Amino acid sequence: MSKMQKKQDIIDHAFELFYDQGFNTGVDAIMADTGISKRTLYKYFPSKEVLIAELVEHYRVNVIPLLRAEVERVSPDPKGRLIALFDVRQAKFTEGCFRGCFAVSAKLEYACRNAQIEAASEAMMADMNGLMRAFCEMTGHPDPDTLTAQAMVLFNGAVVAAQASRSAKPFDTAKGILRVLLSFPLP
Amino acid sequence: MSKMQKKQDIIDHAFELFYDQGFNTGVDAIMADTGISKRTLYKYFPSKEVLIAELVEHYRVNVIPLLRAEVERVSPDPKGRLIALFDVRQAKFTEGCFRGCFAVSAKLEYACRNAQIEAASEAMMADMNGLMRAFCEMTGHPDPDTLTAQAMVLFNGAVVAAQASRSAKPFDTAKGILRVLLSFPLP
DNA sequence: CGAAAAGTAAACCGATCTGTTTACATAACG
DNA sequence: CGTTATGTAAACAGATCGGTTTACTTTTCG
Repeated sequence: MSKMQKKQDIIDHAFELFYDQGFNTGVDAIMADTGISKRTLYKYFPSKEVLIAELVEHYRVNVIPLLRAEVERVSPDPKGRLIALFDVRQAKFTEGCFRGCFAVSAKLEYACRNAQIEAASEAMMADMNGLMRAFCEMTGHPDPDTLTAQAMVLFNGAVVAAQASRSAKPFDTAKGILRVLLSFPLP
Repeated sequence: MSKMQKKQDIIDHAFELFYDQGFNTGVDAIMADTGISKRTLYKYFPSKEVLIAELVEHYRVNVIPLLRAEVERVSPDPKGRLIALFDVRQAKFTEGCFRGCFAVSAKLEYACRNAQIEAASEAMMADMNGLMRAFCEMTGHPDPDTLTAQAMVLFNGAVVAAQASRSAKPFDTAKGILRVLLSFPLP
């Protein structure tokens, strides 16, 4: 196994652990899960917080293009991609594969405590905003800026409401609102 | 100082600490902040997690009526109370006095780990839903159930987006959407 | 082959955590 | 006054944490 593969292996296991058990999971769990010693872990990552920052960066670099590709596959019509974005996330949530935005969780956990993690989270959120804006523009809506801000509120609201209520219904609600906004675009 | 006053004193200090420093704050900080010894703390609360569960319960019992009263004060007209609820939360956020829903934070932190805290959080969220529904009914909207679900998504979305972006703008966005929904009530 | 690199397992460090206990001071109250 | 409850301060227990180091084994590769 090459160096890059091993580093990727650590990233994959650590991400899974932090994603569904929270950032207070100990490094011992990562070692055991990945099957490496502590010395190796600290050879690849100088500290746990640097590892987390790299996880957020990895999330940004991988999830955004993956999400875009999946939305384009589900909705060949560009006009429908805004709704399709919600559909894709809702489907992942229903399958139990989606547990909220990793970057948002990291940002809330390390707010005012770790600048590197905060910066990585902000970069991810900026990318997400860009993706949302691209889909909003495709709808032909006359005010894509406003629509983007609205869609971000709806997206975040659906995610957190779904997490808290353990139900995918908030996604249906959010999509219903989006359709209203697309039909009556002038607040 | 009576027993109840002292217990309340602990609750107040612990709540403040957990609210803006997270649930991983140590009990030592609570002792120092309240000005009591560890023995006294553990006389009133058998464990840290029980204390947190009682904090969530205390949040529910106090915040909901307070919120309702404040909204009624701001909006004498029942029809405007749904928007006023967002205004009140936005104002608290702008003043720096609002840092998200304590119950949602607790639920996300102790999901699948502490049933008592989870139950208290769910009770709080149910009360919040009831408050939201009452305000939705006052608007005269023909489908208060749907409106309530929509308002909850918007509220949660505004809160988390505001927290993540350190800006109150998402509240304006959410209120704009609400006004649209109230004007064009049929999706 | 044989040296260098990279790995594991485990001890270890110092700090921190929840929670208990001991020793002592203080206040209430008959 | 003396007893009892209630408090503090601090030591202590046992665990876990992030992180380092040591001793030894495996792999890689000229």
